[in-house]
Amino acid sequence: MSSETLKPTRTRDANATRQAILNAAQTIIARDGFSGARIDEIAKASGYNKSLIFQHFGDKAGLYRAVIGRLRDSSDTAFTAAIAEHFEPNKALDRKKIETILIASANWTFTHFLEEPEYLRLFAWEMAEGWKVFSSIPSSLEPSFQFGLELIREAQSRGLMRREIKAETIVTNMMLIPFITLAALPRFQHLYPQAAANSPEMLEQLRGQVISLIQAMALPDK
Amino acid sequence: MSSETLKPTRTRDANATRQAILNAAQTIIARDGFSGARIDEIAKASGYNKSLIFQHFGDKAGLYRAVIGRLRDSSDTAFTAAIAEHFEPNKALDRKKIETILIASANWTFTHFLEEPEYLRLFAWEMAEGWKVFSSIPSSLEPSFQFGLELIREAQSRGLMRREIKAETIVTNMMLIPFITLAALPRFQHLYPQAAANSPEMLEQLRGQVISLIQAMALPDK
DNA sequence: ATAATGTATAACCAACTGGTTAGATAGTAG
DNA sequence: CTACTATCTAACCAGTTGGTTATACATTAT
Repeated sequence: MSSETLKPTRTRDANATRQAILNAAQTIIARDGFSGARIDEIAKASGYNKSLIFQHFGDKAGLYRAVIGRLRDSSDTAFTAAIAEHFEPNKALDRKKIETILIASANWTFTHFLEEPEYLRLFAWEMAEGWKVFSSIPSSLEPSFQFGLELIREAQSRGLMRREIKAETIVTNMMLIPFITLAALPRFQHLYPQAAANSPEMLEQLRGQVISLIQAMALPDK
Repeated sequence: MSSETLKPTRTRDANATRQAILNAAQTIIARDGFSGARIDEIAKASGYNKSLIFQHFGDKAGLYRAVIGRLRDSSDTAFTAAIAEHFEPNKALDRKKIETILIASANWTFTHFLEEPEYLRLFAWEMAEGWKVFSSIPSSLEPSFQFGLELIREAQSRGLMRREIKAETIVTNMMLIPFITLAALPRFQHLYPQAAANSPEMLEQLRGQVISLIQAMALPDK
């Protein structure tokens, strides 16, 4: 009998390997940040040899860029699809419709940060350490931001949205308010003694607050 | 003549040394974060030996806690003093007064983040990597938050502030909106093609947006 | 003066870091 | 079946890391 302790001899697939490495890297970088993440740990978690990481992505920064790029693309696509549902093409813009889109967008973004905490954490890391690296990540003018800008400008010109707040401020805060609400929660949790940390009740309460915030920011009172 | 190449033989003062180390640590940790900061570099920048850092602060995390604690205390004190100016003790709360305090607070916070970028960056780092270490930093119920909460609740009960947004949400966002506006600027600058990065015009425009945002959030339309 | 104490330093270390090298193994075209 | 190429791995390396140790110098109390 051949009792040799076997190398399971995996099928080789460069692309599958890339994705496995990116998955592991995403998890670990989300937890530890770029400079805190250890390449050895990523290699081990991916199931592949460390050297492969360098063959595929050049260096640590290249790996980081690949992780961020992939995540940003998939989020942008998912967001666009989710919002598209709320559009009947030939219907005119009115207050009700603006309100619907605003709430759908705030809701989707909040849920996304909640259900993909790696995205939340990566965003937080990028804000802290990102300037080192990510200026070079292709990202400018993501389509959903561009689309949002135009929609807001049209609504403003019809008096359906606040004019004293610029369209750029509104689009960015559609994303930033859900983000900061969740990301800063640990820092401010002592202000909410009634609800337990990360309890579903707490999170649903926060979702409601985020929606109210975004409505107050964008819509003039009726 | 004694041509011995001299140790300048500094006067010894434990407290002054502590502050020198904290100053150096603050600068370097603000730039590189906790895990990115190098103790050797902090020692060199402070002008003292590395070993002293461990004698004073125990370990790297202890140094970090001391930096954050000191900065948080001084900011809280400065904020309280700045806002106190706007209070005439026996005057009743009305819309005008609420508006004045709201604007003064937003303005002070924005300026503070702008003029003390180390505070801004440290706050960003704390959001990303903080959960590792600082749950233990004494901070709960900072007096200015407590004061703000009470003021907002009173204003709400008199119908001077939005009731659909909780007092906790308003206080925290009084700080978070200025923060996130400046911290996320690099990420979203491509949306503002008209103004140069970090130009005074850009920053003053953002200050105005922050104030409008905070007013829209807290005050019902007239 | 001098002993005791508080403040400061140089030299050291084991563990770990991102990155490299040389070669082994699998898939595939001829 | 064979040669070639793409995928993958083990072993290695030089530089750096937070933290320690032993010792020297300054200050203060007696």
